Amino acid sequence: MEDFISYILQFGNLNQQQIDLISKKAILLVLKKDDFYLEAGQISKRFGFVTDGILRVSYFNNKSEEITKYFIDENNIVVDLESFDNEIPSIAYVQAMTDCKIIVFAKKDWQELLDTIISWDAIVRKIVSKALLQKVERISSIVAQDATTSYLTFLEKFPNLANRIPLSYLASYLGITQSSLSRIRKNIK
Amino acid sequence: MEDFISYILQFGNLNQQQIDLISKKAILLVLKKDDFYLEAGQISKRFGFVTDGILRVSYFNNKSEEITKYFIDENNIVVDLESFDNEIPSIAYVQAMTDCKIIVFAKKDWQELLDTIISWDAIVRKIVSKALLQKVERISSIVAQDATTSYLTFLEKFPNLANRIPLSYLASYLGITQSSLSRIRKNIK
DNA sequence: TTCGCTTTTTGCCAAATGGCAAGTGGTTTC
DNA sequence: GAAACCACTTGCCATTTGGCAAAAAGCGAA
Repeated sequence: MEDFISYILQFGNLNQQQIDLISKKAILLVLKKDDFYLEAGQISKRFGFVTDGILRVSYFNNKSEEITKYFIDENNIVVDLESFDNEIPSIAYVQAMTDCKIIVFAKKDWQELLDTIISWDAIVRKIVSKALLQKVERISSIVAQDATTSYLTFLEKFPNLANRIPLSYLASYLGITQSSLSRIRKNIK
Repeated sequence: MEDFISYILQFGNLNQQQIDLISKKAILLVLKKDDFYLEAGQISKRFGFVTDGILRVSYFNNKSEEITKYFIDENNIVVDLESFDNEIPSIAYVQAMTDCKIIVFAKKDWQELLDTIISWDAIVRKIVSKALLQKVERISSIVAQDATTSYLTFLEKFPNLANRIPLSYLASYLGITQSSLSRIRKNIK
């Protein structure tokens, strides 16, 4: 929880009373590896902040192939904003790749924070835009680089993860097939 | 300007006085095809909203190749948030692909709107997250699809643009070489 | 340990893409 | 109009990736 508070204080000032209110609304959610945080069809009703672990966001394309859209790591938010803001069903699955600890706020509590804490909107705006900018950067770099380089970049960002998750998750994230990724791995060794 | 006002009213309510203030701060910027809205090294000091035209965001990678990161079309924001928020030099170039009309707010005016209009933070948060989510979606689909499909998708989103901009801009956006894109074009005919 | 299941690797070949350079076509400039 | 320039296309060939299926490896249950 301290990590979370110090994280948000980077984006704006809060007095102790406000921090207490935030802490009071925060719920610690523990997920085990492979648990789902959100499934397609559900409405994303929680705003989450990952303090430990890595999650994966995926969807099924029109060929019924599962595509990994991105990974979410520590000190990042986990929420389907489209679903959360507009209260429409999510298209995405969000699944824990490792055991995770997530600080979550129920939507009504989140709304209360927005209504009560004058600077909360500004803080959230910065947190959200930082998180989304990071996603744009990471996905853009996959488009711009060859698959081998993207794989190496992934290894840097998520050391130890590559060998603990199904190859297919990673391959679709990189935009290649599982067998191609297997060959890339072989060539790197 | 009416387009811009009705756009922002989708994201929150504003009274007439607030709308007048926003209108007063707004400046209409006209760019000709190929003009730069922002160049690398500059600090992004304006928050822009495209009412007409299409722009392109690019950067140079470590091989000094120019990479098109994404295109910005009408009813979307144009601002390097990283640079604007943190007042650091931008890495990106933003260039008009067609003649453009952009409603811009100087940073100090923008800050005044944030300080004066209570709901402005919330509105901006929604506009920004919508814009960034769209970028994530578009770039993700390039990773997930083959180049031909991505090119066809681009043609749908930006009809008439593909033949009016240098092929190299589009090729790097799609993550392929110029000659590959040329061949893809040939095969489609 | 063995069986059964899942995941990963590999072989084979086809298709897509890259790298390079030459050719083509159009436009500008003088 | 000729020359120079620029963007795009094409040819040639190497490399990468895909599609498919079989083999190998990993793993848990009995």
